[in-house]
Amino acid sequence: MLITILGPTASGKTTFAAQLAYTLGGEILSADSRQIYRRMNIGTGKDLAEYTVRGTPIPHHLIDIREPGEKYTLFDYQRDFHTTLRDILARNKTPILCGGTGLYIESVLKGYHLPDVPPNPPLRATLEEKSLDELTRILQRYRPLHNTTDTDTVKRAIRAIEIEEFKSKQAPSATAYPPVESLLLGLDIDRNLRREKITARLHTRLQEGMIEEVRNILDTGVSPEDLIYYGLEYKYVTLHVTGKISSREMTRQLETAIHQFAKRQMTWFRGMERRGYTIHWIDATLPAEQKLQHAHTFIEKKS
RNA sequence: GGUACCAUAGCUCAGUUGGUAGAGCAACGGACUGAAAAUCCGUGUGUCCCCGGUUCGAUUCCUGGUGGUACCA
Repeated sequence: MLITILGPTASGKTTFAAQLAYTLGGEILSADSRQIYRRMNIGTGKDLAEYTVRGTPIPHHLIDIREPGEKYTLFDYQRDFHTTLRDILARNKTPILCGGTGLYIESVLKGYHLPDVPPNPPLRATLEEKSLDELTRILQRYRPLHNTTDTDTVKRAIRAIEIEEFKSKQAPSATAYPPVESLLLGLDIDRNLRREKITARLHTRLQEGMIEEVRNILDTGVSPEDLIYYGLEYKYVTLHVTGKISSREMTRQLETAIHQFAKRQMTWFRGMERRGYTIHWIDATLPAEQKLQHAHTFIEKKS
């Protein structure tokens, strides 16, 4: 059975997941939309040393699988997740899904149906100039609106039209992933403590060379716009490195943005509970052994 | 020490020709089916610095204080 470990940023998910994997002989599947990228290490908190527990390396997957700037979609994630899950199960190991990207987690647990639709540049070109209102009207010609974010932005609306256009011409691909059963463990961290940890961690990251990391990525030709799109560290450090904001502003705004991100993550997890998922919350401040003990209790109860 | 200006939400400030007030940011809540660390939506009671005066009524006008800023000594 799949075990899922979730929680907001700075709740200690990775360490906990690695330790749990060690005790269970498990392997980790990351559910982090930014650790997908190579060389984005400090800013994403990708600490690969955490995947060695008492000298034993813990296998981890879906990390460092794309170059910065490359597009990676939810569809890609679902496919990669299932490929990896199959492998782990074939090896008779326990799969542990761990990450803070709620959409990724829920898409695989629920089995979102996403047909494989490639980009359609000519279509995009014809839609590019249109306003969001016009695009919304075009989209409504295909189907009633049911994805609320489809009409949030022009880019998103164009993608939605592209998908509908594709589906209207060819049969949707056969790849439909089934829902995946999982025990959900959440790391529960008090809001004030979470804020303190985020602030302290930000300063550590800056000292550890986060700015250098961003500079290096820019130097390899990744556009500032793409890096800014990745948000948080990559957004604000890029803005600073390209002279848009001072170092002081960078730190201030970035800190706020990370706090807001953690809040949004919690909103997602609460939403999952409302949608019927049971999350077993474990106090993040407990000593490692106690957290593991709780986890094992939940696992035994479930199986 | 003198003069001028300022004192309103956690912060920066607007405003009330006298009828007890509102923006941005923050904070909080929510949404989320193809770049999700993204994107979007919602929520504004606060001794209007303090004491007194004028007034039916003062955060608004006046006296005095306190604190801040600038200039002059």
